[in-house]
Amino acid sequence: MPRSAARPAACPLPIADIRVDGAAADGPTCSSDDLIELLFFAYRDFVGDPDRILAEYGFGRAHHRVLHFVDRYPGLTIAELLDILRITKQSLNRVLKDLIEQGYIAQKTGTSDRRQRLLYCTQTGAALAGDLTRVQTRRLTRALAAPAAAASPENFLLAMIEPDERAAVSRLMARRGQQGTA
Amino acid sequence: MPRSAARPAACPLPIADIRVDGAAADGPTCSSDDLIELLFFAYRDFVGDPDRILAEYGFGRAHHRVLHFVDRYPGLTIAELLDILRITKQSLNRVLKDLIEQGYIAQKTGTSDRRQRLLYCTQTGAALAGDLTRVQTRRLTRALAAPAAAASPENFLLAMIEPDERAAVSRLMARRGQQGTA
DNA sequence: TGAAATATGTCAATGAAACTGACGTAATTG
DNA sequence: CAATTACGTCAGTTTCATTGACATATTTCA
Repeated sequence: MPRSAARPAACPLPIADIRVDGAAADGPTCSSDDLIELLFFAYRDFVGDPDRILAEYGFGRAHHRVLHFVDRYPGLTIAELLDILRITKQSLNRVLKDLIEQGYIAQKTGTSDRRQRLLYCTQTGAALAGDLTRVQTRRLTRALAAPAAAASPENFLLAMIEPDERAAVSRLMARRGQQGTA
Repeated sequence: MPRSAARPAACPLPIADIRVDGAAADGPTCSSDDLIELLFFAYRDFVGDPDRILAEYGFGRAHHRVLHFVDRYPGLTIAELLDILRITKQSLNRVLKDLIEQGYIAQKTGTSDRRQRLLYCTQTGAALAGDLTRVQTRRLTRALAAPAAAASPENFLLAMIEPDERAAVSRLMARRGQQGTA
């Protein structure tokens, strides 16, 4: 087994050669270098699902994030939202304005502090947020249902990747260290 | 215990009340709704580390992604890189040009197919890529070292969040469903 | 060999999503 | 009543992506 011999020695997790949903895990993929990439690929596909829905509404990821957190934490203030998203109020305002004008989010003046604008989803907004959560939940539950997903972070992240892409990702990652077998 | 009663019933993983590095896991946080947010926060902090370093060089995340994959898979072709990153060649070209002109990445004409440009990191490029990998690896190994991290995806993701922020995230997530306690 | 496909590069315009800096207004705090 | 806080907004800039069109070199295949 020449490839496993070429692997870096640092392997913090003693996991076995586990297959996820037909795609070979291809030996112990447990360096944190691997996790860096798996996180990239998993997140790429994770946000890809909602992106397709949002495009139909002329919205982007920025709208999604706002809608999600307002839906989940009704009564959120602007300041709290800014702290969560880590963007400037100018950036937030652009997308928030869209969502308010198009009837997905509503504002109420704060009761204890009338300077605050408490944010809530309208019915329409909650429905859209629900659709977006649904596709992400579907990917997550499918990933968690994979026999090995709970066993280790790497298997979980691998299971989060679009099934059709998993083989390509595994193939790529099997190439590390070798001189470019392009 | 009113809060746990307010939780959605779907809880695919039977995990216990586990504490990660001092931050309370605050009961079983195992709905996939929670995972959606944990993934957001974990990824936010995960890319935040390299961002600070990149800023010193006048580079952004796009540069990071290119540098990372070229460093890790020397001899990568343009087409392969495009497939990994899922961007257009025009987008890639902008950042790739920066990295080549400033001596972080070098091109070689392919040997078997002379149309291909095989990408390699220079010493400087590999050094920078190493610095960036280091900070991300540090976060990952620290997260994996947490006693509960391997036990479940949610604990792993929680452990990936900046320690100083974990309490705030837990506090926020404990608020779900309640009418805005802003 | 010669036409078609492939791999890459590039010009131009556009859009999305962030940024800085400055300023204004309303409400609360002390 | 002055200072602070919460929010909104105007103006300009940057990063990172897009689409569309076109050029060039190389390989493949009929």
